[in-house]
Amino acid sequence: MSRADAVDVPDDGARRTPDRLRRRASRLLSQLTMRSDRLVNEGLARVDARKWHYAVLASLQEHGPGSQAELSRRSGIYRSDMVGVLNELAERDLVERGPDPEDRRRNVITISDRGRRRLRRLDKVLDDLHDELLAPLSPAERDQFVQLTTRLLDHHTRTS
Amino acid sequence: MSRADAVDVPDDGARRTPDRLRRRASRLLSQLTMRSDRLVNEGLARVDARKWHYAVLASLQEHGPGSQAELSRRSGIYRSDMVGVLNELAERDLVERGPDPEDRRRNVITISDRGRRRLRRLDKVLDDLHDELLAPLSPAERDQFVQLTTRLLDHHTRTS
DNA sequence: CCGTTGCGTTAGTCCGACTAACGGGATACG
DNA sequence: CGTATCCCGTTAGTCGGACTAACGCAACGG
Repeated sequence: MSRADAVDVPDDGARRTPDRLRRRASRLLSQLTMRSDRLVNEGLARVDARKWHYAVLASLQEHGPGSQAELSRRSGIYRSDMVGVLNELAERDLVERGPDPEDRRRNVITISDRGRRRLRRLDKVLDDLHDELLAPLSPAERDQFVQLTTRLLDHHTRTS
Repeated sequence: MSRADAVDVPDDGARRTPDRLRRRASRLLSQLTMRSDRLVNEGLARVDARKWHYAVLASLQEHGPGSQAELSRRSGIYRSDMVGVLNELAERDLVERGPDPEDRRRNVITISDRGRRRLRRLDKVLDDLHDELLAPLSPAERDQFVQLTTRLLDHHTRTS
C-alpha cells in the first residue's frame, strides 16, 4: 500500500516523527497550513500588505461596496477585527469609509482606484506565492488538491 | 444600489465569499485546518486529552524513552512547552519522569502501562475523528488527499 | 411608544507558535 | 587541570489569530 508498515523496519536515519502521527490528515493539514501561512504572510508583508487586505479588497471589487458588517460576513473576518483592517486600508487610501445616507448607523466602504490597482498587484503576488506553495504538484494535481480540499471544506461549513 | 438590483447574477443566497478568495489554496488550507483542529481538539477534550498527549505518547511507544529535548524534536512540540505537557501526562500517570543516571541534568521520560492503554484508546478516538473529517471522500480519494498533502509538506520541510 | 435587531467599536480571553534568558551540568580542548 | 562551549530543562514573555462580552446607538416593527 503506502509504505512499510511492516514489523521489523530499521529506520535509523528516519528516527523522527512517529508514523501514526505523521500520517494523520489533521496533522498534515496543520503542519502544511503553518508553512503556507508563513509563506503567504511573509510574502505579503514584503509588499506591506496582509491577507485581510486582500480579502476585503477582493470582496469590494467583486460584490461592490458594503457595510463593515457585511464585509465581515463576506470575507470571514470577525467584525471585531474589521475596524483595524479598515483603518489600515484607509490609511493607505485603498478604501473610503463614508456614512450610509440610507442608514446613518453604518458606514459604507468603497474601494478606491488605488485600491483597485493594489488588488491587481496583490493578485499577482499571491499567484507567485501559490506557485511556490504548490511547486511539487503538476497542474492536474493542483486541481485535484484544490478540488478535494474544497469538498472537505464545503462539507464542514455546511455541517457546521 | 443597495442589493436587489443585481443585474444578471442569480447569486442571492450565494452572495458570499469572492471566488478569487475562495479558491486560493492557502485560504482553503487555513479554513479547513481551522475546522479540522476544532474537530480534533474537541474530540480529544471529550476524553480529557490534548493532541500533544497523543504526540508524546506515540513517540514514546514508537521510539522508546527519551529526554525532554529529544521528545521535543520527535514530536515537534517546542521544548518550552514540553514541560507543561509532561506535567499533564505525569499527573495522569501516563508517563514517568526520572533522572537520567548517565546524565544528571536531563530527565528520561518513559511510557507507563496506563500510558500504553491510553494511547490505544486515543488512536481509536482519532480514527473516528478522521472518519468524520474525511467523510465526504471515498477511500481512494482519502489516500490521494493524504498523498498530495504529504508531498507538499515534505517539499516545504526540506526546503525550509 | 417600546422591544428587538443590527451595527460599529472597545476591551479582553484563549490558544498555539515562538524567542530570550538562565543556571547547571557535560564535554572538548588547550 | 581549567575553561570555553554546548546542551538541557525551565521560566517568562511576545506575537498573531480566532473569538466573546458588552456597550451605545440607530432603525424597524408591532
